[in-house]
Amino acid sequence: MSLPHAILTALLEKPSSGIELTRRFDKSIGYFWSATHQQIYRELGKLEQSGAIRELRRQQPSQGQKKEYEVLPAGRAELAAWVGRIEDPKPIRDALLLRLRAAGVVGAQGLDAEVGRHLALHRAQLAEYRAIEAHDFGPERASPGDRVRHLVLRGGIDLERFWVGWLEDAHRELRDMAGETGTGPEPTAK
Amino acid sequence: MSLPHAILTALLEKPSSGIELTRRFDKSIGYFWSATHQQIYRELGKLEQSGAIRELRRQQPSQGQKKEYEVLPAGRAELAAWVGRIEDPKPIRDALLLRLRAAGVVGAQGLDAEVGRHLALHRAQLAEYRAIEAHDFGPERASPGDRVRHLVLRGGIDLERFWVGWLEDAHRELRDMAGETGTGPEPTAK
DNA sequence: GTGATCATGTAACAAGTTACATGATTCC
DNA sequence: GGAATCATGTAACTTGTTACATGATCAC
Repeated sequence: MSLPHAILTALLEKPSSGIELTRRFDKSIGYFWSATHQQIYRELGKLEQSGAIRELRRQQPSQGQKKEYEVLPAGRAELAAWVGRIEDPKPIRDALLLRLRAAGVVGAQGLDAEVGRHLALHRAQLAEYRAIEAHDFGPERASPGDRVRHLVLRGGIDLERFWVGWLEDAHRELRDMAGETGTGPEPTAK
Repeated sequence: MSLPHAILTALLEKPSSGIELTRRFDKSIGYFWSATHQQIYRELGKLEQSGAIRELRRQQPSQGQKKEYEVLPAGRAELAAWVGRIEDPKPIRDALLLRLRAAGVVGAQGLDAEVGRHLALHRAQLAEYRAIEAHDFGPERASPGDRVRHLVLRGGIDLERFWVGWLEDAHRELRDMAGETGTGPEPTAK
């Protein structure tokens, strides 16, 4: 139940068309909630039908076939209610941790390369976040909205720092093991 | 495409029935890949049909209606191939970070309580992981399999440490802001 | 023997993914 | 005016969730 709220947030920040939302979901909002354009169009339809958003008529009507949407009071109210709603954290679902666990049973063949690849990706993401931080947030006392936005960004940064740290550890360990014992499976008990 | 591999891993660690797998997915494997019993039964059916697992006939046939499964060579081969497969990390999808971002637009009413609640849950999870670590892993030189299992656990620990740290930060910041300026929405630009 | 629970399963739905279709506009 | 692309959308499928159904076994 988070996609509609992600869209409402994005539309409150700036009224947009489906394609513009899609682009913004490739960065910014999408750092924490990704979505494809098909999901977005489907959800825009539902939100419009439920009265949370409406199509915005622009000044120049010759603007191609773009349909811009804006949030209605009902949509804003729903979003505000959702912010404080009691909702348990979803259990983690991470395929790489799972793959490592599988490696403990069937051997780590090929995993160190994958771990290295993921490490590079997370390092790049971390660098991107840090660049945004340096650009958008200074040391001065900021408005509440800015402080919240900075807090969200720090969440992203710390999460990537976790990944980079752990993946470095994993990479080292896997290389060690490959050197010592080969990457074959554990001797089975039976 | 991870659930079947999670099940294969669990079955290699120990042949089990559907209900036993379900229980193990509430801890252990489930720390990184959760699943309900309906998903598990559905997937067991598919895996059996594709020849990756088969029903295991037990010694005492009077064991109620439990059906235990074991992994066949094809299943083990598929799992080993998956471990080293190239597969990009899924973009993060976290509702709490998203809610905080929404709070930057419509106000943080009620969010500090939610953040406090999540903080407690993550602290509990961290404590649970640490207890497992203290119980299962000593300082001595371990077998490759144990080292991999410890690495996975450290991943879980570090991830929870990230959450606890960031949530403490967020909780402090939200309390500050509530004291200073109220929790209402940002003054809108328009 | 009956009520609780255990174990397996079905059905219906919601959310997310992948592939493709269609009309409009822009570039040359 | 034909090709490239932009923007919206459909269709089919997979994965995950919620609610319920069924038979077996256990406790008393």
